[in-house]
Amino acid sequence: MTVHTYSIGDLSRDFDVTPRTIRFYEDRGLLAPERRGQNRVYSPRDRTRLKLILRGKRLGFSILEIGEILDLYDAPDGEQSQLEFFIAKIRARRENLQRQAYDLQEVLSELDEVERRCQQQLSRSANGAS
Amino acid sequence: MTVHTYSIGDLSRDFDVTPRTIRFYEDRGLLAPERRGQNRVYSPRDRTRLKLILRGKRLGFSILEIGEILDLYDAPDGEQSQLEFFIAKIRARRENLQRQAYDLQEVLSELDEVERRCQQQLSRSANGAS
DNA sequence: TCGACACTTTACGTTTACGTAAAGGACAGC
DNA sequence: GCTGTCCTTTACGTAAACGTAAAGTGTCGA
Repeated sequence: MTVHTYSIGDLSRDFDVTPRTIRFYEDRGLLAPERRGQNRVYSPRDRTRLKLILRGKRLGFSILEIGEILDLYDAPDGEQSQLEFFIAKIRARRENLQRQAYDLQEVLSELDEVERRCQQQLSRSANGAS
Repeated sequence: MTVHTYSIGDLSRDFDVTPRTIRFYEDRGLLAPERRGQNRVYSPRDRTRLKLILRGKRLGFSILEIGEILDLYDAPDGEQSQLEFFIAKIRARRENLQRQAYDLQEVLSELDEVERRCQQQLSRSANGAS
């Protein structure tokens, strides 16, 4: 029952990033694969974390921010005060994301309108042109 | 009927960025204010462009990409082929943004779940603790 | 045993997006 | 006339996120 593991090359291919990038994330504390000899061995959990990291990147977060978000996924079994602080952090992050979602919808609808204007101009020139 | 204008300091305060940042955007061709003497004078349109630039930044786009997006807003009165190319660019950009919106919802719902787990743990410790 | 290939570390290089310091012009109030 | 505030340009500095080159280890197949 060998649990599924991945080499750095596997993940590199799977997610279309360079090994250098993956090692860089490790250097920044976002990943901590085991070692077999001197080679890195990635677990399914490591793989998931990498997926989350890349998602964070697509959303425009810095490595530091992504680290904070990843910390949010590992809910602590801690004390009450710690939990409350943790929840506050989640809420702050959510407000952040919701503003981003709002910005996104703005841009999307504005692009819609621009495209509509282009389409109109196209159909006008298709009709009225010589 | 002096149309509303703004100094670099005005915009700096309004949007909470440094004058240096605003000049940098100009250097990259994203803004082109007029000059009164050697001082920059920003029109309402310039102000709007700056707002769009900062929105693009919040969405994680690079200055170059933001420039492309801004170009999209100024629909050309051009030829048919140019218009079609333009529409294709808009669509590509929209696909990009839609993936980003999807990523965002993923993260948001996952954060929801993490918070729910925290809340449960809080209420358990509030009831069952000594 | 010899490539070939995947992996490793170390370390300097690069691009982006500004920060920051230096040095100065223009005007307002005291 | 001096101080202060706001603006200007030029130019070097910097943090983030890797790229890339150098030099070496480990293992597999022919």
